[in-house]
Amino acid sequence: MPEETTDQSALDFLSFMDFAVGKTVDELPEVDPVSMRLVLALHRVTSALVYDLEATVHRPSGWSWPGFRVLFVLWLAGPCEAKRVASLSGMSRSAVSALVNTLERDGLVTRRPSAGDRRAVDLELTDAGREAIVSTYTAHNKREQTWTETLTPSERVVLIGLLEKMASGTAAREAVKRS
Amino acid sequence: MPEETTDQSALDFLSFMDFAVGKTVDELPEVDPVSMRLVLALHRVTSALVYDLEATVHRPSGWSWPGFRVLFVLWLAGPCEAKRVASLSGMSRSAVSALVNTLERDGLVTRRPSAGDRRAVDLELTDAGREAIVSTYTAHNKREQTWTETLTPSERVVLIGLLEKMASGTAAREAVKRS
DNA sequence: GCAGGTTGATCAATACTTTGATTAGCTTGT
DNA sequence: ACAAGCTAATCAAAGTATTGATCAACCTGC
Repeated sequence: MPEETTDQSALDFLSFMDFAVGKTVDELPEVDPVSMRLVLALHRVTSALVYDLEATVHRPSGWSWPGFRVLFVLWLAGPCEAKRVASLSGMSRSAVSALVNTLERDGLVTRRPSAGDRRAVDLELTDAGREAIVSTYTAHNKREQTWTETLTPSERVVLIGLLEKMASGTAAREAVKRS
Repeated sequence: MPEETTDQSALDFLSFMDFAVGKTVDELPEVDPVSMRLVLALHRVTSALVYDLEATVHRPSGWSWPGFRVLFVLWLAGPCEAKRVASLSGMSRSAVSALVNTLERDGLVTRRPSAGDRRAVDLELTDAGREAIVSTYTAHNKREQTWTETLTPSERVVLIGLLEKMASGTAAREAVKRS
C-alpha cells in the first residue's frame, strides 16, 4: 500500500497545479497561465483557510462561519435592518433571511418588524449572541494569526495591499452583484 | 432614493472593513489587526471572484464550478478512481460522490466499477464532458484574465508567490484535512 | 387618492457540502 | 483460514446558498 499511494499523492495539489497549467496551455493556447495560476492559488488558499477555521473554531462551538458573519456585523453596526446586514456582510438578502432562521432558533438574534418601514425587519443581538461573538472571534483570530505567521510582517502588508487592489479593481466593480 | 442609498453604501465593504478592524481592536485587545485584515481581504476577494465566475461563466452554461472542477481533474488526469479525483480536487469523497450524481445524470461523466478494487469506482469523461470542459474553461480563463488585469504583471507574480507560500506554510500543513 | 412600479422579506425548488452511519470489499495478524 | 480492522463509496440529515416567485408595503406621478 505505501508504494503506490505515495506515488499518487506525490502528484499532490502543488505539483498537480504545475501539471495542470502545463497541460492546459498546451491544449488551449488562448489560456493565460498567470491568471490561471493566480486564481487557482487564491481559491485554494482561501478554501483551505475557510475550511480550517470552520473545522477548528466554528463547528466546535456549534455555529457556522456564515452565521458568525451575521452576528459580527450586528455586533459592529448595532441593531439594524436585515437589508443592511446583507449589504455589509456581502451576502444576499435570501441568505441572511435563511441564516437568521437558524440564529433566531438558537437564541442569538431577535427579529422585529422595523419601526419606520413595515416591510422591513430589524435584527438585534441577544446577550447570548453578544457573548458568542466575543468568545468566538477571539478564538477565530488566534487561528488567523497562525495562518498569517507563515509570512513575514512586510509580506503580510504587501499581500493585503494586492488583495485590496484586486477587490477595488475593474473586474470587481463590474462583477455581477448578489441580489 | 439616491440620497440615502448612497450614504449607506458609502459605508460599504471597504470602509466597513476599516471601521470593523478599529472597533474590534478597541474592544478585544488580543486581536491582531493585520491578520484580521488579511483574512477578511482574502475571503472577500475570493468570494467575489468565485461568485462572479459562477454567475458569468458556469451557471449560464448550465453547470456549476464544483462540477467543473471534477470534470477538469478528469480531463487532466484521465480516467481514474473517485478517491483520486477527491484528493486532486481538494474535495471530500462525499462531495465527489454527490457531484458525480449530477454530472452522470447530465451525461458528462460515466461511473464504472474499478477493475482492481471492487469497492472502487472509476470515473471517465464522456465526449460531451470533454467538450464542456474545453469550451467552458476557455470562457472561464477569459474572465480570470479580466480579474487579473487589475494588477501589473509583476504584482501578479508577487501575489502568486505569497499565496503559494501561505498554501505550503505551517498552518496549511497542520490544517484539518477533509475526510 | 389611487394605479403602477419598486423594494423588503420570505418561500419554494434545487444544488452543494458537511458529518456520521452503513455496506461491502480489501488486508493483516495470529 | 479467519476474525478484526481499515478503506471506498454511498446514504441520510442538516445547514447554507442560489434563483425565481410571491406578497405586502412604500413611493411616485397623474
